[in-house]
Amino acid sequence: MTKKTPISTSKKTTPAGRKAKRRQEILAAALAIFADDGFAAARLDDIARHAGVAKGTLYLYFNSKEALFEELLREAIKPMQGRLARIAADPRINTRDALNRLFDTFRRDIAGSDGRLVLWLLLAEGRRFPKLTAFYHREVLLRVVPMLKQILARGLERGEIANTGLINTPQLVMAPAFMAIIWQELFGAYAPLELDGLFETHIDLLTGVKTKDAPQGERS
Amino acid sequence: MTKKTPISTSKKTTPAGRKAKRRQEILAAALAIFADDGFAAARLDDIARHAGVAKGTLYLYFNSKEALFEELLREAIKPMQGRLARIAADPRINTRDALNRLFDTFRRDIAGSDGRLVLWLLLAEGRRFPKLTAFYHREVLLRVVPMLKQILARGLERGEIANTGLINTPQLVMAPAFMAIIWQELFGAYAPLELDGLFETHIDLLTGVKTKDAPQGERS
Amino acid sequence: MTKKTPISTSKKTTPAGRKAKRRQEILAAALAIFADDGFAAARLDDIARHAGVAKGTLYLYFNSKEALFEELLREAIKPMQGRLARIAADPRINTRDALNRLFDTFRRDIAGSDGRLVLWLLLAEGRRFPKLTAFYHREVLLRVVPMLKQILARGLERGEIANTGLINTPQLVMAPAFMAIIWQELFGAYAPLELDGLFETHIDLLTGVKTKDAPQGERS
Amino acid sequence: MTKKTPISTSKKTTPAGRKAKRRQEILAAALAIFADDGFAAARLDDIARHAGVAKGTLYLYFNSKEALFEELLREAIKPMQGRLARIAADPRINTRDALNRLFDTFRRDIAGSDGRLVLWLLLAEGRRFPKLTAFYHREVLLRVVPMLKQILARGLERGEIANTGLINTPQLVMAPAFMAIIWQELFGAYAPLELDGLFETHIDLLTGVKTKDAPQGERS
DNA sequence: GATGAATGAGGATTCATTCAT
DNA sequence: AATGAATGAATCCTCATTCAT
Repeated sequence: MTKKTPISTSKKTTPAGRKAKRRQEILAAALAIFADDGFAAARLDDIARHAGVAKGTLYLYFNSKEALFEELLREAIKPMQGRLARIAADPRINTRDALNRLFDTFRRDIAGSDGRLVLWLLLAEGRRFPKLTAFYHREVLLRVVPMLKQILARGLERGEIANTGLINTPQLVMAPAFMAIIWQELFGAYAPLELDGLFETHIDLLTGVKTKDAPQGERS
Repeated sequence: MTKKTPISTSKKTTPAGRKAKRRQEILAAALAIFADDGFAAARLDDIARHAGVAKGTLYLYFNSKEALFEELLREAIKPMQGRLARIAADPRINTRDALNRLFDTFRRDIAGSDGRLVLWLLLAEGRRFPKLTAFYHREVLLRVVPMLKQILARGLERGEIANTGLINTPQLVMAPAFMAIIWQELFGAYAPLELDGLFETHIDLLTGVKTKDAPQGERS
Repeated sequence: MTKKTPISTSKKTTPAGRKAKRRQEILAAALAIFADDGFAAARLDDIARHAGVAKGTLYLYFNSKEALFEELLREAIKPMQGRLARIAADPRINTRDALNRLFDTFRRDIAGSDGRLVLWLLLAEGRRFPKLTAFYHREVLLRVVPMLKQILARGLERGEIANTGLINTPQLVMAPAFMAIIWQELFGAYAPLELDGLFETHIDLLTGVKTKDAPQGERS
Repeated sequence: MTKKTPISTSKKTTPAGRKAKRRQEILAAALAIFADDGFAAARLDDIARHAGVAKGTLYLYFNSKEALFEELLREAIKPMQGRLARIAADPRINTRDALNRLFDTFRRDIAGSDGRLVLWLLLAEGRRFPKLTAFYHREVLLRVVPMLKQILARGLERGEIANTGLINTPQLVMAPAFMAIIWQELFGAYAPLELDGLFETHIDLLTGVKTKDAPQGERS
């Protein structure tokens, strides 16, 4: 579409389309394997088999294991870029709703999808890929943190935020999300977190809502 | 200091003492290397050199790379066991002080020491060592979570806690600590967190303290 | 020969043929090295070099050193299977000729070829590979022993065998063959056995032939 | 007893006696372990533990693993030297009795004792220890072969031996003994040999005894 | 003499990367 | 473009040998 490949659209998708599709298949396979085994322990053999291609084929699309890993994490944030932007966009929305939408997005697009694996990989392996963390800092944090500050600032103006200190530590807003990812990956098997209640209470705390129903069931 | 060891009984430590000491040296070296490179990429050669012993010596103390890793993480929690217990112990202490002591301990004994690396290793590699996460769940979470609940319950009774929902999600109390570890490891180089303010604001939120000084400096 | 492959389809052997050929090259190299050094002392490095492949290539064909060894010994009996069967087949043949053919086969296909090394390896290393000795017991002994008994039984009927007790200890028929292998391998350098005379005398004893030429040359 | 160790028989054996005893314990342990695992796979650790000494102690008695192995096999023939000599000694004894005594000795002192392991080790490992096989050739074969020839020669004179060719291949006399060792070690678990009948029939063949009881039970 | 902790060379195995087809 | 056989460097682990106590 973007580039006219005039003659024969033929039996098959255009060659360019084929290539793009195969690249996605490889990336998807890589995500699954890397997330399972970690970068160092993952085998290109497994990724190739999982993607349904030969091992040598991987090198037609990526220069090295490391390049595959980095491009994987680099491309994975693309689908999320837009969504986050939209949350902060509407100034009419009240703080509680903005936070609700933020965490709903997190639950749907990250905790409940492949995004979980992407984030997990970044957490677990990022330290060994400084270029990657620099990239995420630049592309994600430098956009999300100001966005959070904007929400918080607006909330403070309207009296919808409990504490002025939050404006200096917007990371506190995201902390439960990070913890949720980690907790579920490490301890989910023994003591799964109940995310709905977690984020609801978190928003209550942030917005200064004082009371709730009495405590009922308990989990360890 | 605690016990006078008058004059020094012999020129050298006892053989048993030697062995125990060497074991600690190996564990310390292993922690440094594993934290730097991750389990899979760490080389026993490096650990041995870092510990000042020959490669074969490692196997006199640990059965395998995996065993070394697991025992490292198992033993690392020992020094923390006692400290946490003492925090919850005193019922006269008010909630704010209890939380302060909790996070002070975290800052001093974890974030500001080797405990940071231990926790980081558990986060980053735990998924591949289910026995280890089971161990931590049993030995740490099953003790810490009830302790948090006790602090929260006492706080609710006295009206020192902002929200009754917290009692069901005590993980929220710890979330900023987890996030702090991750953030510093991954993004500390670009945007270090200021932990004092972070935890102070967090405690304010938990205890429902409404206002603070106006925001001053800002960080990304 | 058996199937006309008209003109030659391609410049090179088929890939499948290549693989099969290489497998044989590796097995041949393995036989040479294992026989020289024994299983434990043989180095895969040497086998690879001897076969003209890289070390890693061995693992494309065999799962481990042990698997290579076992498959080597398993496949080595295949060419011998048929030959032995034919010896006992013809009932018109007299006992002396049957035994002559038996030991001729032994001299040609075992003592005077790679079969010697195979048998030697089985003798020297078999104890550490119970699955292998079980295999040889099943595939070789359970076929050869009955065959010997058949020859002996027929010989007894015709009065061509010296002693009825032989039918219960057919191993006696093969004993000189075992001894020959061992003697040549261990002491052949100092005192080589003369196999022709050995087996001739042995057959004389089995068939009850009483006299022979007077003794001539002697060996230790 | 053999050598007066005059002064202090004391509480302990003399230091020299202690050393000799310990040396024997080490050799016994070495025989057990080497026979089980083969030379290359045997571990000095195991031998030391089995002998009840520390690993370093082995080196106070033997210069190396190889030296231990060679001295083990060198010393093991000592107790057998005399026995064999006595068999051939008495010229009045008839051939059948001489052979009976020979094989009785074999059954008692080799097949049914540690001698079996010694012989087995020589067979299985001898090829890699040329000095050892040269030693056995010199010390054993060069004595036993002439002894056998003497028995055979005397037997032929008296008409007690079936075939004149035997005088040139005295190895035939020993062949069933070699085979018995090998068979029992490799296949004894599946199809044990019955040695009594084996040697009786063998002697019948050698001495030309024609008939025996009809065949009874059979074994594979 | 005896010990057993320490050494480090050696070898089996794995796997990212290359390349002929 | 795609394949997958081949490569060989890298690394865990073993164990004969040494040596300080």
